[in-house]
Amino acid sequence: MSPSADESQRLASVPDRPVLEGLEAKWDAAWEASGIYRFDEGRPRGEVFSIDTPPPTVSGSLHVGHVFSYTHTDIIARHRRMAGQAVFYPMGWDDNGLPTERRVQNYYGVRCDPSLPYDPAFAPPPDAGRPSAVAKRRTIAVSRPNFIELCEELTASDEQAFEGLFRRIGLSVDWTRTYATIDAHCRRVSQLAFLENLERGEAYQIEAPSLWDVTFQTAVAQAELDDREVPGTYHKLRFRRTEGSGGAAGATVTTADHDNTDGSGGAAAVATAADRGNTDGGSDVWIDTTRPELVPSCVALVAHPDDSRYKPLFGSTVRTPVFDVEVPVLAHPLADPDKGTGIAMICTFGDTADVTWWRELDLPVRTVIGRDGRFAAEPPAAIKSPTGQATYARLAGKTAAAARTEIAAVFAQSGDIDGEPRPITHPVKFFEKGDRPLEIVSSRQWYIRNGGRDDDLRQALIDRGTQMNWVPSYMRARYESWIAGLSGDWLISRQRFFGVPIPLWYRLDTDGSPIWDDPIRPEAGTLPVDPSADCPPGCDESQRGRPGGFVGDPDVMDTWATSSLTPQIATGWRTDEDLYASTFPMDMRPQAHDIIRTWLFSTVVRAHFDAGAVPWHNCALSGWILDPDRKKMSKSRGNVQVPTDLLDRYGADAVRYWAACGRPGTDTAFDEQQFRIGRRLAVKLLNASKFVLRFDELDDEAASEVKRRERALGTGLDAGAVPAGATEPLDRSMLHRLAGLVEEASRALNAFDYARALERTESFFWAFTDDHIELAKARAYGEHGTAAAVSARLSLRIALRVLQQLFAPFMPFVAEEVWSWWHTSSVHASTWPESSRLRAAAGDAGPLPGAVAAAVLGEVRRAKSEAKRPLRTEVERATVTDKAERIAVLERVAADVCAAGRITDLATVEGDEFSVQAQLAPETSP
RNA sequence: GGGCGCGUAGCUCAGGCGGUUCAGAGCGCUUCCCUUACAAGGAAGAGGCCGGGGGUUCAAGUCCCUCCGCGCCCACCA
Repeated sequence: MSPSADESQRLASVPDRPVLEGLEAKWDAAWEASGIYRFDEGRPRGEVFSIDTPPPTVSGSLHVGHVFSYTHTDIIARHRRMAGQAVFYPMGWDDNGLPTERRVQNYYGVRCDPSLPYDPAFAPPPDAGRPSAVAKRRTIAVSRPNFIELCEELTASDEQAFEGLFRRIGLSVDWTRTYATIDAHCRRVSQLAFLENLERGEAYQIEAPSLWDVTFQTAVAQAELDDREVPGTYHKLRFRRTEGSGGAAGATVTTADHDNTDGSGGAAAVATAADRGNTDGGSDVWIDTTRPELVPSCVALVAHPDDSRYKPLFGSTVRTPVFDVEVPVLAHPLADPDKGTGIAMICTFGDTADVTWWRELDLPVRTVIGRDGRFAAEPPAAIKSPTGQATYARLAGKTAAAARTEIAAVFAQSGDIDGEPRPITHPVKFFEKGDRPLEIVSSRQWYIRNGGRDDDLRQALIDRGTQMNWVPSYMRARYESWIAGLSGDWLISRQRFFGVPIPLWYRLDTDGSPIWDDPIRPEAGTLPVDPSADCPPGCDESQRGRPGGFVGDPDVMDTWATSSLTPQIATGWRTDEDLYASTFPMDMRPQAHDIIRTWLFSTVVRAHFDAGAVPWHNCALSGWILDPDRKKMSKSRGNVQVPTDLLDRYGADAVRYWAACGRPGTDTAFDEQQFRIGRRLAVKLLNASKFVLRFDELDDEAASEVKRRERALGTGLDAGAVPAGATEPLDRSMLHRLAGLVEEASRALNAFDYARALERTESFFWAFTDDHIELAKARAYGEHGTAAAVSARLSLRIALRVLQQLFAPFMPFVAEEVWSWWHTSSVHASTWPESSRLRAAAGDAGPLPGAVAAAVLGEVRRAKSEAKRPLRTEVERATVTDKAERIAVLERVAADVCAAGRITDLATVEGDEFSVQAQLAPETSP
């Protein structure tokens, strides 16, 4: 505890007026210089605590939500470090993918045109970064390599700013260990993991209908879907029954491009009695649809197998309105009798239900909407009638929305629509980053298996969830419900530019068509590769795109396909086996609860495949920041708080305090009042520390005795030595309660409940300053003799030391500052306090002496307060009534109570009800 | 439609396994005080049928059921 004589030369003296200003820069620099947050690679796995830090998306700026959740992780990291573990705490930047592309497009006013050649002389436009100027001119088309250069340039400067902010809030990250999801290391890990998935059959490509964003013109994954309630319109459309069809059981269904009969069709009963209402006297079938423009892609109608209204029609055919295509009426349990008219048209493809029906009923494809979201120029081959073809021509080239308006008019004119379209509100699938509804188009894509099509794998992944500790525990339900609802494998290929390329090439046949089934893989050791620029083994650039040559896979992987590997990326998987062995599976994954279905789940999938293990033992979910109106704070809402502004006004420790008050997993309202409270706490720690440590400077017998004892103690808190110093009941009682605090705070932190640890520490601290210090103050000044003063000062110093340590994970700057006044090494490298030593120091003292003394002092203060007299008012006589046991205790701390309360004469009376009668000294006229 | 979470002082929230820190904290509000660490402080005070209703128990914010309100997750949404 006490420095040796020569060390004391270097100790900062206790300032007369300590302030918080300047502490952040001072200590950030000191920590950087000393490298105290560097990971100690030599430590065995059991002594390591490794953290899978979330790489923030580098697409703009950090907001208070980041400060909030990253602080939570840092608190845990700092506690583990003090508890003796080697903390592995890297930082990553998620800079690949669509968010960066969008930011680059807007920032520079450019768009990527992959057909352009690289322009080595290209310079960013001069108006870059000025949105108003950029918006006024046309976007500049740039080549893919130039575009990627712009992405790299912008993310590099963003990342610097991010690191600056994270340092400012005191994250004890090992800044020598950073990665960016687009850097060579991440691309290599990402491609290698993909190739290993491919090798083991966990990755595959297939041509299939998939969710497609028409704005960004890329496939998207189920995990990136948002349901949004949007207005729509029900159109009730007429499908005419085919003559001679369905009138007899077992009618054969034939269409031009479809030769399957569905399983239930043959069982269709005679369609007469039952087909009332909706089938309009046996000749028409009416369906409700919100997407009438998809009628040209209609391939069937479908109703529930048990629906008596439509049973007679199963196996028959109907003709689509205007387009006049014959389609079968089929049965499928997915059809809901209560929706619309109870019978639906199946289009290729209007929604995911269409895909299910299409697949399970083995229906043909009649595509109308292309990758650009517009109707294709040519109608499906099934549309043969001149009217149908002419009508389609009116839709060609239109967006879905425009085509809908157009076709509604056509149906109205032809009399195939019943009544007015009825407006409804219904949920529609959107890409979470998009603002136009998703379409479903068929395309060739890469997938990684995730249990969506495999019940054994699904169960295995759910089981992985039970092998991890969830904080808070109920969050696991979200993980499980997500997996249970998976409807397909994980689509990882994206038709975008700034991402990790799919590391494959395809041979071209003699016609120049790719041979998809047998991709060419890169040689080990050449990763990362860019198939659009690099050549496959044994080939040269002249063969690219030529018949008999090769072509590179044009796609990149989705950003989650790389960020699902953050544990592997950070821990040296396949690159540093020693590091990997000492840090993987990791100990902790902190993250927000809204990305359980994406980041958390996909990480579990990858670790399950490449390690056969969970990626980490603990997942700590943090909540969101809500604005005062309880809305989620997000950039799109325009209600974000800029962290630098808050840091300027309140300081990092105060901001961290606010963050630490948010319970794990709980959304927290942004409350500026909390920053003030945090700041006040930090100031109080400065002042209390100053008060306690200043006794050291007194030139009296007690001071030298305290010094002598501490020198003898060495590290300061050895059991057996301290009790000899802390002799007074009040002091020992305080140490007793302090021991309880240490136990509680340690327990809470070990369970990731930083908020409880802080609350208890803070609560103890205020009681310590309000009551204990006040009670012990006079004695500490030596008013009751040297021995009593030594006890007071020594126990104050013991408590202060522990409190500074308990606060260190939460308020690292002010804790380091006050620690530095009497230590030469960092509080963050000190050893987390142990309650056993404090208990030994407390001896047989229980909580009672402190509690009784504080209760009496409180009553005396109240008497003065109610009499509207200053607290320094003398009490001529105080009479305390209390139970015998407490009276006995009070008598042992009477001197302290009298001094703190300025009580001249303290009398005691035994009684059941606690009360204090205080007779104040008469007011003296000024 | 299924699931999860939450409803405790005006506000923001604590209240691990039911019983003397269970009715709490901070803010806000009221009053007082420049007290030898702290006036960008400090001391004290008022304020709540712990969402409603049942039940289990000697005893229920604390367990069970139910209802009401709010939030979130999931869902094939014609």
